[in-house]
Amino acid sequence: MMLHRATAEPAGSPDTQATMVYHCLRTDILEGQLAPGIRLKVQELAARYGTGATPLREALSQLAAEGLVRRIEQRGFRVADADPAGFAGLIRTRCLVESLALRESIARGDAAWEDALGATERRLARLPRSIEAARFVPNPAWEAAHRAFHHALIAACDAPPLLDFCDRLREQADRYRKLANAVAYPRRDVAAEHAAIAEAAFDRKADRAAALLAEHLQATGEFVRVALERRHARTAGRRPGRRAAAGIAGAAP
Amino acid sequence: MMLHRATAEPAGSPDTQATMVYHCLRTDILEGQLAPGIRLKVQELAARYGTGATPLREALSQLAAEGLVRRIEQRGFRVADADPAGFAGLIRTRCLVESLALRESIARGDAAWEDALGATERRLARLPRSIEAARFVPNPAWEAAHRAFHHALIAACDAPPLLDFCDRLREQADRYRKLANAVAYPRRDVAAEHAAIAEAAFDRKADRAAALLAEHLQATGEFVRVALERRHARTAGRRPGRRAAAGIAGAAP
DNA sequence: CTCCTCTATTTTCTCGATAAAACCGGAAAG
DNA sequence: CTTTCCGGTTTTATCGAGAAAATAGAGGAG
Repeated sequence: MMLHRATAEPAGSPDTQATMVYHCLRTDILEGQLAPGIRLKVQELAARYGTGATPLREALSQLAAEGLVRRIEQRGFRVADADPAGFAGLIRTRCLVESLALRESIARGDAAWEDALGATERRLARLPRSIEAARFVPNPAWEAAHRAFHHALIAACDAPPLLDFCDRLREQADRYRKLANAVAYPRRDVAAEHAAIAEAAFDRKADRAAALLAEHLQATGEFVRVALERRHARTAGRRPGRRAAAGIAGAAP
Repeated sequence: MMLHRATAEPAGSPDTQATMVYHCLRTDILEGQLAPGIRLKVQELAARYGTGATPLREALSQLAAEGLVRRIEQRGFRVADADPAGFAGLIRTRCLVESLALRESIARGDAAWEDALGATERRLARLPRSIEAARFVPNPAWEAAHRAFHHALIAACDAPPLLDFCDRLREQADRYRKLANAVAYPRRDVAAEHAAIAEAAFDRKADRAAALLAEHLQATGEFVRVALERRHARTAGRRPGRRAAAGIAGAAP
C-alpha cells in the first residue's frame, strides 16, 4: 500500500471547528432559523454552538464575504436582511444568468449530461414536495433533489465560476423561499414545469428552454415576493420596543 | 448642529484591524506580490503586517470565501493558484456574463448612464497605459480608470448581484493579467477597442457591443494565456528542491 | 417636553499562550 | 534502493483574558 493513511477516513479532513460552525451558521441562516437582520453576538453564538470566539469570528467573516451576513465595522455582525428590493435583484439576476448558463449547457452538453439531467428530473418527480398532504411541511429530500436538478440543467456550461455563482444565487433565493414558505402553499404544478424544461433541454431547443426556466424562476419569485412584502410590512410595522424576545428560534430551555 | 460627531471623520469606520489586513492581503495577492500557490503562514504574515493571528485568520477566511485564497483543512492557507485551466474558465465566464450584463445595460441605461460611460471612456483614453514609454510599467491611474470604464459599461443592468459578480471576475482576471504583464507588452490598440465598445453602447447596438466586448476580453485573455502557459511550464519544470528562497517578494532586509 | 451629556454596562476586537496536528529528516527494515 | 517508522520541530487551531469601542439609561439644561 502506498498511502500510509486514508484507510480510515474517506475524506482527509478532520473538519476544523471553524468549518463546522461555519456550516451550522450557514444552514441556520439559509433555513431561516436565524431571522434576517438580527444581531449575531459572538458570545451568544459561542454558547449556542459550543465553541470559542475565534472560530466563530472566522465563520462569520466567511459568511460575510458570501453575503449571508453583514459586517458592520466595530459593531459586530448581523444576518443579511431580506427585503423585497434585494429579492427583486436576486430574482432578476437569476433569470438572466441561469438562462444564459442553460443555453451554454444545451450547446455543449454531451450524453453524460443528458443522462444526469434525466436522472435528477426523474428522482425529483417521484418525491413529494411536502411531507404531509394537508399542511405544507418542507421535504428535505425534495429540496435536495430540486437543487440537484437545477444544477444538472446548467452543469455542462463549462464555466466553473458561472456554475458556482448560480449555485450561490440559488441558495440565497431558497432562503427567501423558506422565509415565505411557512405562509402559503403554491398551487402551481412545479413538477410539470421541471419536466417541460428538461424536455426542451433534451431537444436542444435553447430559446424555449431558457424561456421556460426564466418563467419558472420568475413564477416562484412572484409568489415569494407577495409573501415577503406582507412579512416586511409586518416587521417594519412593529416598533423595536421589547428587545429581549426571540432572535434565535428553537432555543427555549 | 444635529450630529454630535462626524465632523472629524468623513466615514464612520475606524476600520478594524481585520479589515485593514484584509485589504492589504487582497491587494498583495491581486498585484502578484504574493505568488500563486505559496503558503500563507500566519506568523509570517502577522509579522509582515504587524498584527495578531486572530485578525489575520479572519482576513484569510474572507479571502478564501472569495476564492483568492485556498484553505486546506488543518494545514493552513495558500494563495489561490493561477493555472491555465482556471484562467480559461474565468475568461469564458467573463465573456458570457459581461456580454449579458452589457446587453441589459444597453436595454435599460438612461441619460445618466450614458454620461457616466462617456466620462469614464474619455478619462481612460487620455491616460497612458504605461508610465514609461519604452518599457512597460503599469500605470495605477490607468488601471483604476480601466476598472471604472468596464464597470460603467454594465452599471445600468439593474441587477446588483450580477454587477458584483462581474467586478469580482474582473479583479481575478486582472490578477492573471498582472502576473503576465511583466513579460510582454501588448501591441493592440486597446483605446480604440474601448472607444468602439462605448460607441456601440451609445447607439444601443446591443449585438455589436456585446460582440466587441467579448472579443476585447477574449483578446486580452489570449495574450495572457500565452504568457501564463510559459510561466506555468517554467514553474512546473523546476523541482521544489530548495524550499527557503523567495515566497514573499519585497521583503529583503 | 425635548434634547443633550455623562456614566455604567455590554460587546467587539485583539493579544499571548497552549494543545494538537502536520512536517521533515534520518534510521531501520524489507 | 525503496519503503516504513520514529523522533524533534514547525505550524495550525483554539482558548481565555483584557483594552477599546459602542450602547442604554438616567439625569440635567434649555
